Amino acid sequence: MFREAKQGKIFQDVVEQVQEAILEGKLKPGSKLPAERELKDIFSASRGTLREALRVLEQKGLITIKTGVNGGAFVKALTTHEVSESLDLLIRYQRVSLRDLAEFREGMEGIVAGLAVERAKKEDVQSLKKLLADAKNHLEEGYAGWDAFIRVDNQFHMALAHIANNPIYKSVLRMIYNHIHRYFDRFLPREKELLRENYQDLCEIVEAVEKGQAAKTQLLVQNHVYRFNRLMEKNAQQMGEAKSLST
Amino acid sequence: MFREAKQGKIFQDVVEQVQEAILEGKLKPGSKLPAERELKDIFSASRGTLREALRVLEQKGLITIKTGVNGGAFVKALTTHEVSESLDLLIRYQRVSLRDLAEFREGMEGIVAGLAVERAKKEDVQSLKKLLADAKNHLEEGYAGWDAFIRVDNQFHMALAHIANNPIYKSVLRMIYNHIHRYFDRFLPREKELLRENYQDLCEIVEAVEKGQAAKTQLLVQNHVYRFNRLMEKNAQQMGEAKSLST
DNA sequence: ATATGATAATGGTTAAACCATTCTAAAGGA
DNA sequence: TCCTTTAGAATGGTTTAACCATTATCATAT
Repeated sequence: MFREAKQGKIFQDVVEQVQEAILEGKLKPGSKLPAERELKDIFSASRGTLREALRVLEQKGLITIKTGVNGGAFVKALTTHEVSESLDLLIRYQRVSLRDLAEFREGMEGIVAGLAVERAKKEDVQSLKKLLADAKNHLEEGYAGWDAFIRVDNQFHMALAHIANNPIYKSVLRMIYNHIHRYFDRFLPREKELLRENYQDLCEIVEAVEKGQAAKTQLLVQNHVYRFNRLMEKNAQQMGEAKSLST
Repeated sequence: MFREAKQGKIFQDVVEQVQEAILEGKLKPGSKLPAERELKDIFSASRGTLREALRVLEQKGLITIKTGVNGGAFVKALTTHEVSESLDLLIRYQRVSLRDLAEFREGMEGIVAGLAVERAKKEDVQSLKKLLADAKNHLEEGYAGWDAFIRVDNQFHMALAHIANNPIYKSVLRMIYNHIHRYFDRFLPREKELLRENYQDLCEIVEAVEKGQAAKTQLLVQNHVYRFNRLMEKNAQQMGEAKSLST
C-alpha cells in the first residue's frame, strides 16, 4: 500500500501517504497501522522522523495513538473535534466576543430549523415529541433535573440538525455546542423558571414543525436562542466577564 | 516564560505551554522562538521530543518552521487555513455532496447579507459600489476578464461579511471560499452571459443594501448564490462528478 | 562593483539504547 | 477449580550524539 518516502521533507511525505490511504478508504476506521518499528522500515525512515509524521496525523484527527501492548496507531472515525479545536484557537486568538458567538449560533440554528421543517417526516416529528416528553419529566424534577433538561434541550437542537440532513450544518452546530457548553454552566442561572420558559418554546417549535411552518419555526428557534443568549450575556456582564471568552 | 516540562507526555506539556504563551499574547505573531537546541534545554527535554511538540504546534497553525540560518519556529498570525483544512478533511472523509456545501453557503451568505444591511454605514455602501465598478470593467473585458470578475465577485461577498462585522461568519465564509474556489474553475462555464447575470445581481444587491432592505437583500443574495450553485451542479452532473467532491 | 565561495547557524534525519505502559498468560495459592 | 498475583513481552515515549541539508552572511577574488 505504501511506497518509500521521497521528497523534501520525509515526514510530510509519510503524512501524505497515510492520509491518502485513509481518505481513499484503503485504511478503514478502527484498523491498526503497523508498529512504529515496522513502519519505519516500510517508509525507509528513522523512528524519530516517522513519529513526527504520526504526531501530525494525530493532530489532524486521522489517527489515535495508544500505548502498551496491543497499542499502536489506530485509524480514527473522523469527528468534528479537530474542526472544533481549530475554530476554538481562532476564536481565542482573535478574542471573539460572546455576543459574536451567540449571533453566529442564532443564525445557524434558524437556518437549520427552517430546513428541518421542509424535510421532516412523520417519524421525525415523533422523535421531537419524544424529546419534549423527556424534557417535561426533567422539568418536574426541579433543581435536580436542571442538567438533564439542558442535555435534552441540546439533543433537541441536534435532532433538528439531523432532520435538516446536511452534514455540514450538523458538524458546525455540534462544534458550536462543544464550545458553548462550557459557558452554559458558568453563565446560566439554575432556575426552574428558565427551564419552564424553555420548555414552552420547545412546545411551540414542535407545533410549528408539525404544521410545516418553516418561516415561523425559524423565527421561533432564533428567538429561543436569542433569549438564551441575552440571559447568558447579562449574567456574564454581572460577573465581569462580558468582553471576551478568551479567559 | 516557560517552566520545565512535567506531566504524562512531555511533548504535550511543551505544546500546551507554548500554546498558552501565544494565546495570552506573551509570544506575539512574527516573533521567533529560541532554536531547537536551546528550547530542549529550557524544557529539559530531548530534541526529538521537542520536535514532536513543534510539529504539533505547526499543524495547529500556531507556528511556522523555516530552515537555514536565521530559520527557526516563528509565531504565526492565526488564519482560517487550519480550520479550513480540518473541515476539508471532514468533508472528504464523509463524502459530503456538492449540494450540501452549496446549501450551507446559501444559508451563510444570506444571514451575512442580512446582518450587513443592518450595520452598513455610508462608506460601506461606497466600497460596495467601488467593487461594482471594478466588476463592470472586467465584464467589458469579456473572456479575458473572467477570472478577474470572479475574483471581484468574491471580494464583494467578503466585503459583506466584513460589514456584517462578526469574525466568526467572516472566518467561516472565507473557509467556504477556500474550498469552493477549486470547483469554480472546474464547473463554471467561462461565458460572458454568466458574468452579465451575475453583475445584474450585484447591482440589485447594492441597491437593496443602500435602501436598508435587510430581508430583501438576504433573499437576493441567497438566490444569487443559489443560481450559481445550480449552474455548477448541472455542469458537474454532465461531467459525471455530481455525487461527491471527494475526488 | 560584482560574482564566487567559505562559513556558520539552523532545521532535518539517523541510530541505538533505555524507560513507561499495558495486555497476556503463566504460576501459585485458596 | 477458581481467583489472585506476578513475570514477560509488545508497544509507544524518551534520550543521546552524531551527521546531513538548507540558507543567510561575509570575506575574497575578479
